[in-house]
This record gives sequence, structure tokens and C-alpha cells, in this order.
Amino acid sequence: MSLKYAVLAALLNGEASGYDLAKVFDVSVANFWSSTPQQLYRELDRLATDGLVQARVVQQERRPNKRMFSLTGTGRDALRGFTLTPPRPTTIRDELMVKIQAVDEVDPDAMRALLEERLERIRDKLARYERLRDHMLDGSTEDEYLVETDQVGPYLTLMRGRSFEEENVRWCERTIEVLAARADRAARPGGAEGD
Amino acid sequence: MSLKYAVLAALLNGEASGYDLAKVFDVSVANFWSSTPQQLYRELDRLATDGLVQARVVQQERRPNKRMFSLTGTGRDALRGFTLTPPRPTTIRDELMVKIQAVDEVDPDAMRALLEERLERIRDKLARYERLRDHMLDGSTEDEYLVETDQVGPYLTLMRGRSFEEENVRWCERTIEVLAARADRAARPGGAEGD
DNA sequence: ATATTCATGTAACAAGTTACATGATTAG
DNA sequence: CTAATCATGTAACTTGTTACATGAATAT
Repeated sequence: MSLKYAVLAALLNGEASGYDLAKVFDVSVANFWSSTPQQLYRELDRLATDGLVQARVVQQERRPNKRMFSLTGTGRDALRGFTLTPPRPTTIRDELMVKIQAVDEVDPDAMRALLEERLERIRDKLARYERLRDHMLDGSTEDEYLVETDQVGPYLTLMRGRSFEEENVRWCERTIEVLAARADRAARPGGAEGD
Repeated sequence: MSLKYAVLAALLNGEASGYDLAKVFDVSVANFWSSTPQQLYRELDRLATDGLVQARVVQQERRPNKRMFSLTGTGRDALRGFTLTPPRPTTIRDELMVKIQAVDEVDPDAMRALLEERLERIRDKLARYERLRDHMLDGSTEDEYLVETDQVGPYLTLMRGRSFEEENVRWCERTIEVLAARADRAARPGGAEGD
């Protein structure tokens, strides 16, 4: 029920095609809502038939035609209504955490590899967030930007995404250390299991 | 596909009923995987028919009978196999963030109220995490526990849940400040929109 | 030559949510 | 006397995922 509003919120930044949104839902909005392109196309169709967004077909010569979507007044009202309503609790689904829960069942080295891979991904993501932030700030300091901009929402959610990923980095690094210390201890003749 | 493994991982802590798991999936496991009781009952049935868990009916006099589930060897193997496989990216769904994305469309005071409510919830959650941590540590220091315990997984995921919520607190507080500063500025005669 | 980007879509399937139902027990 | 806890389940519905398909343009 609320991919709907995530899409409407994304359209606050102006007209976008399904394809555009698919990209947006993989960077800025991916901090707090994710979706596949297929879901977006489906949702956009629905929103259009319900009159919450309007579609405009753009003819293109060297590219397939595209439909650009924008918020209607009704859509904006619906979004406002939703926004004032208490949010349901956050849901997180992280397979890596399930695997870590079971870490004691498997080879620590294999787990270390998974953690390293995850670290790389997160660092890429953080780099993208940082570029997006620089682009938003456009030379201003954060303090200036925060009081002066007319749209503070996207910046605030971006900052939440950033700190989430930074915390993730710290946790992964710490976890690698802990697993190494345990593996080390298990390998040491003097400190093995039976003590 | 992987509520399945989240359930198996939860059963590493020993036998549990569907009802037990429903509670667990609302505290410790809720850091990284969530599910409704209905989903759990469905999943447990499936796991039992697939032989990954075994059910044992416990007759009770003053309570409805219950089925206690435990991991089978096959189940444990399946979990190990899953654990060694690369995790898919984390998905987060947070309605509050969608609402914050649209914060510039609505009354800042209403948003402040939503943020305060969220803060209270998080603080409750943190308190529960802290109790669970104390219970795990059982008098040891963290450093002692981390090398000595035979199951470090649940502690590591709990710590990730904790830092997630702590970061959440910081972000909510900061966001309340930012919105207050902006509202203040907008209300001040000298600093209104047209400047 | 090959991969990636642009741009959309259908269909089948899997996972997750909500509403409802039952029914005794114990705590406030 | 009322609410919460224990303990499970069915059925209907909504979301979300995966696989597949098309087809030109540009970048490597």
C-alpha cells in the first residue's frame, strides 16, 4: 500500500519516467524503500488511472518513446494525507544478518569473505551518497543549506541513508575482527575448546 | 525464500513453538527479519513437511496444546548451505522516511509529533535490547564473552540492531531540531520566504 | 564484436498482510 | 469485569520477485 506513496514522494522532485524512477529507487530512495522496475511500471499505471499522477508521452527519435509522469493536485493531496498519518514500524530484511546469526555453524573464513564483499558494496553506495550530497549542497555549508533550501526532505532522508551505511561499515569491520580473534584462539593449541 | 532460513536460524537457540517464534521475531530477530505470526505458522508447516524441522506435540492441561519445533540434521545442513551463499542486498522499508521525504508539503508540528512517537518506540526497543544483552553477557565483559561463548552469532546481530536504533535516535533528534529551526525562521518577520 | 543504456512491458509465481475465528486462563 | 496472554489456524487479498521478450543506440 505504500510503494504508492514512495512513488508520489519521488515525483516531488519533478516529472520522471518509469525508467528514471527505477534508477532513483536504486540510489536515493533505496535508503528507505526499494522496488523492482516491474513494480514501478505497475504502480505508475495504477496511479495514472486513479488520477494521482498524469502521464505525458514523449516521442523520441533515436530512443523508444517514453511516458513522463508527474504529480497531479489530487496526488499531492493524497501524499499530504498519508504523510500526516502515523508510520508503521520499519521493516528490515537483511540476509547477511540471518547468515551471521548462523555464523557459528560455518567456516569463519567463508563468512569473512561475505563480509568483505558487503563492505565493498557499502563503500560504493556511500560514495554515491556523498556525490549526491555535494550536488545538493552546491557549495553551501550544511547549516546554510538546511535553513535556506525549500526542500529539506530529500536531504534528511539521504543523511539517514548515509549514517545507516556508515554504521554498517563499522559493524562489518568489527565483526571481521571478532571472527578473526575467535578463529585465532581456536587454532592456538593452548586455547582450544576443552578449557 | 529466506524467511525459511531466518526461522531455521532462530531455531538454533533450541526448540520453539510458532507462538514463541512470533515473539522472537518481534524482538531479537526483528533487527534484520520480520514476519507476522501467520507467515510463521505457514512456514513451519512447510519446513516440517520438507523435513527441515521436526514437530513434537506437547499436551497441556490449562492451555491449548502446542507444537514445539526443532531443527533436524537436514535443516541444519540446509542452513549451513544457505549461510555460505552471498547475501542479497538489504531491503529497508520505512514509512517514516517516505513521510520525511515529503516533509516540505506538510505542517512541521505534525511531523514533529510523528518523530517524537517514533523516538519513544525506539527507546523501548533499545531498552529491550539492553536487557537481552545483559542476559547474554551474564556478568562477563563483552571482550570475554566474544571469545568464550560458543554462539557469537546472536550477539553480533543484536549489536547491529542496537546501533541501528541508536543511530535512529540521533537522526530523529537532529531532524526535530532542523525542522524547528526552519519553522522558527519562517515565522520570524524578518526572515520570511521572499528574501 | 560485445556489453551497456534506454524504455517498456506481460505472465507466472512467491511472499507478506489483514481480517476473522476459537476458547480457556490469568492478571489488574 | 476487562484486558492481555496463550496457542493455533483459515481464507482472501495485496505486494513483491523472476523470467522472459523486444529492439535500437552507443560505448568499449
